Amino acid sequence: MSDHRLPIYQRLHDEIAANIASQVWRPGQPIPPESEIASTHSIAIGTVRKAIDALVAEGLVERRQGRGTFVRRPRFEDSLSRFFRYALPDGQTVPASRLLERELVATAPRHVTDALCLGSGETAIRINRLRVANGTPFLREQIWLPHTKFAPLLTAPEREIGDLLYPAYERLCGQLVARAEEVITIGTADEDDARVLSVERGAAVVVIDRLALDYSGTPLEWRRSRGIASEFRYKVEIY
Amino acid sequence: MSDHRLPIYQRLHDEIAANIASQVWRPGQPIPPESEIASTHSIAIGTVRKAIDALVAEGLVERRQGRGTFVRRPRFEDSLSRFFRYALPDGQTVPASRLLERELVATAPRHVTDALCLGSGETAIRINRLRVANGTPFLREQIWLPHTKFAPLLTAPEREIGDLLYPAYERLCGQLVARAEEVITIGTADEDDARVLSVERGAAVVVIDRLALDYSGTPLEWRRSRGIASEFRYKVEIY
DNA sequence: CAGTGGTCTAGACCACTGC
DNA sequence: CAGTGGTCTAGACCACTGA
Repeated sequence: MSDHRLPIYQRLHDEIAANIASQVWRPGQPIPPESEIASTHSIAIGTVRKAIDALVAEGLVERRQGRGTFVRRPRFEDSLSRFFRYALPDGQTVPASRLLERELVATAPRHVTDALCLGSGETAIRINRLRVANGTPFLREQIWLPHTKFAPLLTAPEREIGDLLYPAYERLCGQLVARAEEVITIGTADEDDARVLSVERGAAVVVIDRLALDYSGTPLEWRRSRGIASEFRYKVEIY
Repeated sequence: MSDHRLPIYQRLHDEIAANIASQVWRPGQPIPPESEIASTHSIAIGTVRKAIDALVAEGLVERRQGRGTFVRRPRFEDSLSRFFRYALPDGQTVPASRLLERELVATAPRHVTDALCLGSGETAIRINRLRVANGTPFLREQIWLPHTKFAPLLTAPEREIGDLLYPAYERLCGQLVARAEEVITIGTADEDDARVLSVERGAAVVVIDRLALDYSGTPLEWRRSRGIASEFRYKVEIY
């Protein structure tokens, strides 16, 4: 397992992280108390705290004084729409989603199979989806999933999926998205963009490519979102 | 000073941060050893370490085993051009800068005086600047500074300023940029953009508004940068 | 070599939560 | 009330750095 030339707190950190990654300890549930971990591992409680400190900093667990330490439930479904002004008026308007298409695809495009590490011949699910705020579509999403892990999503009735996909992944397929990488670029509207988003053909659109991964770093989902550039707004803090 | 209902490590953290903010301890210099801080404050070394741990996490100081703990020199001058593909070909090409204009302005626009917290009647320096990579201009920058703090920048010969502004701020004006906030939006090229950046009028441009602050949170610089949208590329990690 | 930060221990007491 | 995490102590020994 973990190289035992590493410090104790590192090894403990990795051990706990592995338990979360493998869903032995599930989101929302408490991990064992610090005192218990210390005694079962025969280490000092200060060492346990250092391991947990790191997990807190990484956002894997959450401390609640007097109650315990709990596995965190990742909550970043709206990180995409957070880029857009539409979604932000005090967060009051919850952006809705409209599923347009769900298809089984025998041979996904090269960039998708690469991103998802699909073997040749492995089938994929493609979902086309529209994000809507205040009745106005502002984001087109194309989502690719490995069929093997997400088969239930093809057949589930639309209302069981709901507005947010990641909770649906967990509920219907047992797949947990832990983190994601996004690349933002700017392109121009094609015919479909123009029609669906109500902009002129050739107008600027923001293109956001996202790769979502589970706790162990295995890619779960690749999606490309296209949104109205004039509504795009992103804030960064630099240190 | 610091509320003494706060934990000791918090108060110590604030005290050290204040020493850095006021430049009592300057970038690149070591802070006192942990053992010394512990004895002069009559607290345990573990408590000192906890305070310093937080400062490390915030990026204010840097530990070097066997040597000491040092005030960090902020290094994010190139965070802007990092958004653009031009600047990235293996980081080999150092993007150059060309100063176009330096002017004293009696009444800066409202959004500038607001951002920089300038009193009415306070003068400001406006700098127009061009970022160039491989001989091609890719970013127009307009920079606003409070005259009181940055007067030397108006008269300094251009070669003393160099390609990077923040080191020049420190060298010539004693002002240290500690962090910045940026808002990225997308607009269209006006006549000047079109001419200088060699794009069509009306083409998409990325607009990056940045407010740079010193350690104590006082605004030092406001700048608006306009770049070619098709060259824009930004990567985010979400947890 | 002396001096620094890095790891670890084995306690203590406090503050908070839920029963 | 018992049980949890939060703060703090006073040591120990190790690993690394530079003179």
